[in-house]
Amino acid sequence: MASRNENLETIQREMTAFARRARGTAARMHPELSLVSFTLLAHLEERSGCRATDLAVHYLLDKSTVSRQVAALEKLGFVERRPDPEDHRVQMLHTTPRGAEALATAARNRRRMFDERLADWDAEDLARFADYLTRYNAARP
Amino acid sequence: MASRNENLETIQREMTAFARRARGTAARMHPELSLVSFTLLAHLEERSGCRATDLAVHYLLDKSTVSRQVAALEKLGFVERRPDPEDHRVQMLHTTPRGAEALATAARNRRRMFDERLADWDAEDLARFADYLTRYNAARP
DNA sequence: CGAAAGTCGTTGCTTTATACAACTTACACA
DNA sequence: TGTGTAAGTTGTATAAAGCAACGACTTTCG
Repeated sequence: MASRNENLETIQREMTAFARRARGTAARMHPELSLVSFTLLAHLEERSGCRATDLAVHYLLDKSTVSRQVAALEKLGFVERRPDPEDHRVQMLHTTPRGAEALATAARNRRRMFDERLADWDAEDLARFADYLTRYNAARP
Repeated sequence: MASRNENLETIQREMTAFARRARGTAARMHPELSLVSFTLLAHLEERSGCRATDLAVHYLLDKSTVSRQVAALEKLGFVERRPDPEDHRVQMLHTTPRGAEALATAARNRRRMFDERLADWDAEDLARFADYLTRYNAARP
């Protein structure tokens, strides 16, 4: 069995390799939605809409970045803006039916890729891997 | 215990979250070396030098991208080019002492971050996580 | 041998993602 | 009611990345 040191090295190396490939993988899975725009759109879907500022805070992005991403998603017809009657500075962002469809397609492709990649994993390994990843990400920033 | 489906969803979600944050994390750990330039420099160190084309093939990058990354690393004094006497089209790339030092510092910061983040993991969980990641990444493309 | 074809690396151009700063509009509170 | 804060947009800058075209060199084959 490998030493703690070796395991730490392995984890580091494999996480780095994964991170390096991630954007490319996303682009292959769903050329229409980058990793970030997929994430933002998915967030809107989950929350049934939210403000641009919320997206920026949640994903540690500058509000200008979000503004342009949202503008692009709107141009594609994937997002619509609804003025907030309470506060006229705010726009609630919502997925459109087309956006929801694009998101569903992307999620399907993503899911298929993960399914295939993990097809021969047994239930216990899968459960543990899921827990480890969650635990890893949940650690203080 | 979660269903296979739930575990697949979790893995997908957590991997995505990790990928999204990776570049930023790298930038915080070693502002001098991006995720990619760190990787390229580390590759040169491991292999005791190689050609630009090898880097491009190995990391699925365009040769122009590698060319510019290497130029930047050279400008920083982290890499040197040695003409190949066998083939005058080729330059063997090597880390310089300064490059090796910058790499060592970056690797130390990286390692410290992983150490801290995984400090309270016991040996068995660490070993399993390392295996799972390796297995995940090793899957066909 | 000598010409055609392939390889290595650079450079020009383009696209995309991102940040920071300045600005506009709107709100809030004291 | 005026000053300060919040939401979003836009201008500018930087960096990463790809594709295409090129120059220098090597290999292959007629």
